[in-house]
Amino acid sequence: MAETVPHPCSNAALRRATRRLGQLYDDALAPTGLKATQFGLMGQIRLLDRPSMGELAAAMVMDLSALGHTLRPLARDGLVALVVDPRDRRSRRVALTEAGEARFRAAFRLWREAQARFETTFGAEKALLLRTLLDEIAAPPFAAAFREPEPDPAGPDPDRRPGR
Amino acid sequence: MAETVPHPCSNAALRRATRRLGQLYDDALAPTGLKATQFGLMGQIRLLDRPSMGELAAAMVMDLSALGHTLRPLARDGLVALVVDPRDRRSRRVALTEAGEARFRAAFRLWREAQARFETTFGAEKALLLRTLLDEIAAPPFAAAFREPEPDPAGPDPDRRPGR
DNA sequence: ACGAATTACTGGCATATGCCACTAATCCCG
DNA sequence: CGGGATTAGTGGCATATGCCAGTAATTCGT
Repeated sequence: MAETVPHPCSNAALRRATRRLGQLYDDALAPTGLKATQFGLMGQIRLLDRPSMGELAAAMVMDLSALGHTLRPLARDGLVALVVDPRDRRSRRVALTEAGEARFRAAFRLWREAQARFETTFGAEKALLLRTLLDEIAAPPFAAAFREPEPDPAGPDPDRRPGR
Repeated sequence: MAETVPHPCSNAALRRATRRLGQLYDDALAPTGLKATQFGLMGQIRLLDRPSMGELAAAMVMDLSALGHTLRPLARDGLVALVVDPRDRRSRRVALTEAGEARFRAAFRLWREAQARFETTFGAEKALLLRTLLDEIAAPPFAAAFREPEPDPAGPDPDRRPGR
């Protein structure tokens, strides 16, 4: 059987590892009825404390409309609430409901076990290193640098497309 | 504005970096009409030389049915062909069509630039290191070890769930 | 050779994610 | 203050991915 082979494409390698790890974390969280993606999203919501959708999307490095779609099942199930910000009625602030908090706490215990299993299986050092590398890729400066092949000494193009 | 912050969850960190990098590679390949995911899949098909869907799914670390779904747009557009294996008529072998080969070659040039940009922007050393770490996660032994918390000296459970 | 077990997919349903067009609210300038 | 520009989301459409329930083909044990 053809086995997984080193991949020359960083993007493909990243996606493949994501599929694998998603599988493992999904399995771990399955008893809670939350997907690993949903757990991660809820964690970010808590972390930011009632962020607007735009703020949340930026932190998740996710398209705003994609965020809206992803929130829908959680809102439908009463785990998150979207409330119009009275100071700017275009904006909706996102927060976990009480049910969402409870669900998150339950999932958190299982997540903690899975995360610990990851650290010991993969190695704490490598796990830390990996997260450092991933965070650097996700951070805005990396994308900016990627899109700006060379810091043109004649001055940067003022019509540069801004990061999402 | 809330910026991206280090993430305690390896899975969430991985997904977030995947979204970012996917965006960058998608932009790079956009002129070819291929998504980075499709390019990666086509590359794997070429690499394995007419694999069965099962072999391809294993190499991609992807669910078999997910692979089937993902192949559909490519098949619809005449870039890949699925042919029944005469030696086992349950099995379909996957291959690029001539149009698929041509499209792949065109995309390859743009991919190569993007990949080079990634290496210089991120650093060749770190890029290599990252791919090493990702490949280890994607490889079957890691998942097996993750699911087997401790090598029970009393002998492993013979009813263990096999890797996908 | 026959039927049970296994294998390789397919189809349906659900979530994850992105792009684009559109709407509503707000901001800013003359 | 009024209207154009900008901002924040929504909705529709398309791909990416996974689970589960079939279906068809093959294998295997007796």
